[in-house]
Amino acid sequence: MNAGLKVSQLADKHHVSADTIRHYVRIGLLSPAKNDSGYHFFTLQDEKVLTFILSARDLGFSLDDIRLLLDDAEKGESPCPHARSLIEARLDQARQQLANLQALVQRMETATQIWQQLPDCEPCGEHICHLIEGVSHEH
Amino acid sequence: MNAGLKVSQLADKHHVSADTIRHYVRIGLLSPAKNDSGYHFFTLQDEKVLTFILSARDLGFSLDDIRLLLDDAEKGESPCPHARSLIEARLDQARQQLANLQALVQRMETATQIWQQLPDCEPCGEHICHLIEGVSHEH
DNA sequence: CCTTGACCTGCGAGTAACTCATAGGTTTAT
DNA sequence: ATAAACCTATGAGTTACTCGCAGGTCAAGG
Repeated sequence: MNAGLKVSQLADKHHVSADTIRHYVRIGLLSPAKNDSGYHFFTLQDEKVLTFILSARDLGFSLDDIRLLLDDAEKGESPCPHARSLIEARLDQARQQLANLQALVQRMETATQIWQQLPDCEPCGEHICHLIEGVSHEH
Repeated sequence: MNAGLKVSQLADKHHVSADTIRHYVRIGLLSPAKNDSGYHFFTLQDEKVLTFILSARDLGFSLDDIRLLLDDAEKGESPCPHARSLIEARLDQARQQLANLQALVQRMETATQIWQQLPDCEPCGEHICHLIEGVSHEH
């Protein structure tokens, strides 16, 4: 009753681009069968895998992480231990990125505020852009 | 009195890697002269450019942004107008990334909390990893 | 004088997760 | 029959480096 979805149908259904689906096929995260004319068709099982991929992606796992988890499951092992350790590492990483990004936004906001009081500079030998060099925290 | 620094000397002085310096040379942000045997030497002017690059990088400008600003300055135009408009776009971008990242960290923290109460799953046909699918906000 | 080690050069390729473009085959509607 | 709208595989571009390579240079020690 369900011969499977084509790429665009699957993509639409899961709110991702067809290119994203093709990317997952290309790197082997999805391995749909093909019909006689070479078109992929995605079964319910393929769809479950895709749902898993998207869920994991939403939790910050990389595609390589996801591949590892899928390999576990395919070998009949529980992916949970890997999932637990991987998310810990990814969370640390994300927190670090977050701190960096917060600091960056802070620097940018401070700079734009200060720049409102400053005129444009004309080029001289002293500096390239006094706005930028002026707020620098380099040392 | 100052014939110029070599790559590693410049790199050390500015706390970046020699590869970073070489990268900037390769893409044309820095254009140091060379001595007879083909070694680069970086003048005070080159160092000013590097300082500018690093300051701008610290404010979230991309290397392409920086190239644009340097081109302005080289043409004798003030880079300030571009700097002002570019930082606005980059700030918007950074704020968006920040919001995304905050949401991600939130999802990850929630997931790890919930996972503490959950046992590892054994593989079955139903799901690939109930930990991951279980906390999914997909729909 | 020669060698060893520490530098330097340019270049190609790898990173993450797509995205876009290409060339060509298929299907569907007119 | 043909044109629009899909599909295929593949290569390349994105960012800012980082690493590895093959080969040239230079200062110090034996």
